[in-house]
Amino acid sequence: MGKYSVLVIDFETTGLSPDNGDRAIEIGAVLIQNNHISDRFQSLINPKMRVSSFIADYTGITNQMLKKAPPADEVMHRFVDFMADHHLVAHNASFDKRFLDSELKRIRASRKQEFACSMLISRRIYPDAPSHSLQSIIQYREIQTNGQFHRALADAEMTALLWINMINDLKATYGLSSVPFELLQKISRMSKSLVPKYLKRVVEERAG
DNA sequence: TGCCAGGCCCTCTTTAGGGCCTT
Repeated sequence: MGKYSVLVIDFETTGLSPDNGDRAIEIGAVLIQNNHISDRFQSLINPKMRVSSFIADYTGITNQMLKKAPPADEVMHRFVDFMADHHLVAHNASFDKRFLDSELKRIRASRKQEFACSMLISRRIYPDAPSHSLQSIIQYREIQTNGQFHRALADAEMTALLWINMINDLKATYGLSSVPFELLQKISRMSKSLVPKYLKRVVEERAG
């Protein structure tokens, strides 16, 4: 695994909580290598339960579409191979982490690598943005979209472009030559006011 | 029938409450 490979993932689900019985209905993932998108994964997932009209309206994914979709165990086994040991990223990662771990547990698999959250990072490096929802922050940074949101691959792709954009902005603002996953993960756990000082110190330490 | 998430973050804070995010 390269130091700079990151897998951005996104789930569409039947609801907000796997602990309350909610299931994944679509998974999308985009691989970033050397700061560019290099591979993609997408599949609908048959949750073996009906989705509410709210979810059908929100995602555009209907019960009819899901009836023909492959079951979760089949999709998740394929995804485990794709996921390999890449670092993981998601927008509001605590949500996707819960569903990933829940679906992995059902196939007796587990995740070894860590997550970073693009929303927590964007709150720190774009503190003046009016909102840090994925759609808002994409518009705020004027990132090109195809207009599709709330589908797994489209949202994973938008999150990947946001991730690349944040790295490029940090390089431009602080003169950093590289911005590895671990640095962004550390920023995401840091108090907002400490981030600029910390990044300046990183630049100084790298200069030796 | 009745239940209905969870983590982060700010503030009128820590003996708490509520908005933001994700579907």
